[in-house]
Amino acid sequence: MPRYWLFKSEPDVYSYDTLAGLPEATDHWEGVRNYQARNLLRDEILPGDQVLFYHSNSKPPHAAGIAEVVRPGYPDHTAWDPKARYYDAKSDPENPRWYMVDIRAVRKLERPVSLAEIKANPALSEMKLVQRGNRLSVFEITRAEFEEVLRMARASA
DNA sequence: GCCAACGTTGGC
DNA sequence: GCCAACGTTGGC
Repeated sequence: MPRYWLFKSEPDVYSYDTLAGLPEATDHWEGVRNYQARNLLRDEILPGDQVLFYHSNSKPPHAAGIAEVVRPGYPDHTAWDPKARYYDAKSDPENPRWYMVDIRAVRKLERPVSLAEIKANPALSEMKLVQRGNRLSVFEITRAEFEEVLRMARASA
């Protein structure tokens, strides 16, 4: 059974279309520098798992598309590149601190589903996305929540 | 631009 | 090990 995850990205930095436009629509999910999210990337998120691709810091913030995990956790080598945005001098290649997975764009939602709509939907009241103070960029959602957002995308706003 | 939430850092 | 200061996230 696949599990379901939400990945956040700022579309100005990296959007769903960025991923979808790459060869094989596949890329590594680099730059996560939070231990809770790291643990998920390293240990829990597996090939075949489904990803809801969410655009944060956009107007309005919204779910944009679906992706699939195609490679399980492996060391995030950008942590060792002094020129990289997310360089971490304390991450040792002998004992990697940060991890990433590879994901592939599956399809764009029929329309963006905004955070406001998600908040207004009682079926999604337990979703981590809408819980207070959640700042994680990677977290699990339920299959029902995933399917509900897809259903909303098929319905008119 | 503001600010609440929260993770990390570092002095003690 | 505590906790104040600080930096970041991200909605509004």
